[in-house]
Amino acid sequence: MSLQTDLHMKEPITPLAREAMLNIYHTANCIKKRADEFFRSYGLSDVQFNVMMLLGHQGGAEGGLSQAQISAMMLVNRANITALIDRMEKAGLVERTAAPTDRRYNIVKLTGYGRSLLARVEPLYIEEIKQAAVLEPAEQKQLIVMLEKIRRNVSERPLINNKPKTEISR
Amino acid sequence: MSLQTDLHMKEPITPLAREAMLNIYHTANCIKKRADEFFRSYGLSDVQFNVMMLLGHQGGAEGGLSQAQISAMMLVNRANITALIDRMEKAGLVERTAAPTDRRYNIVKLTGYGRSLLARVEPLYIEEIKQAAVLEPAEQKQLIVMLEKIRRNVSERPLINNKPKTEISR
DNA sequence: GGGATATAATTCGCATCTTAACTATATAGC
DNA sequence: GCTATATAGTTAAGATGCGAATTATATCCC
Repeated sequence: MSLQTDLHMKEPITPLAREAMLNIYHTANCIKKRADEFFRSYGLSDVQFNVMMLLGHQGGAEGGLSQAQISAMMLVNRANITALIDRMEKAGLVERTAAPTDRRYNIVKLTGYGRSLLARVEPLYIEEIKQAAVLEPAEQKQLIVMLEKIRRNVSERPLINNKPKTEISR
Repeated sequence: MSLQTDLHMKEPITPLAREAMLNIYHTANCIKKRADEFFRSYGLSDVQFNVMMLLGHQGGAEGGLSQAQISAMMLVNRANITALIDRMEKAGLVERTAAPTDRRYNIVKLTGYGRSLLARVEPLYIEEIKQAAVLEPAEQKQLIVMLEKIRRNVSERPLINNKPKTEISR
């Protein structure tokens, strides 16, 4: 389902449940667009900035993470990390170095430029997030609980009637 | 901001607010992946299916909509609609026909195949949505209210300190 | 030691999104 | 009628997402 999908259907398929689900998409999309706009003004993308925060805050003693670690921590497919780090390397934000012990790994580190840009942008981003928090703490807790409930259900329940074997012939 | 972003940061930047925001992304992403998996088993994408539902349910008397109408109703950029309808046309789901009155328009309609596939998949999708609704109706209402509150705030508040003019030099 | 297995990264093909520029067509106002 | 403006659709360039296949490297187990 798209993040921005049939919000204007005249005949909602199910009344409230569907509205709640679509609201999640719509809200996530609004927040995403907002963040895009923010980071874009610094020549970054949201994903790039999040990689930089990862590297900046928990890049280990030497400040580096493997692509697999980045992939796992950001829940982004490995295949995407390759191109993402390519672009960030080209932009001078990070650099790949060879791992000493295991030649399968790349160690990705922030460059000096990446570090200074992070130091400049992160406080503003934190301020953004703070101002975006319109909900009371109690509401926030409630929201988190509800979303986790939804997520657990979505993850654990098997797909219904999922038998693509017999396709409709054209 | 990615839908699947730094959920595992060891040092959350702001405690609860940030967690709530990230939860929205994460949940939306889970739901999206789930829907992707569902539609994929029928050779469709989520967006394609939503176009089919649009055309099937409110394609007007003759069952057709212009690309601009589809774009507006699905909140999808016009530029994306072109390629989307291209792919759906190639897959035999829809067809473009010329509008009689205004030669700028295409009228997009479901093909017979598209209509039959919709008739088959939609009930299963509705069942999916129903089962996905783990929240009580009262909770759903609450959730909707909170999400709308967040969305309004995100949309209306100006970006802070957004002055990209003076870039950090490398 | 050597073969089977697992992991890290890359590559490929494809879908989707954005913005911006472009073409063709309508329409409104002088 | 003619020019300015608006609208519909297309195209292009770039970022991101996915799954699947490939390559290089480690590791495990016999």
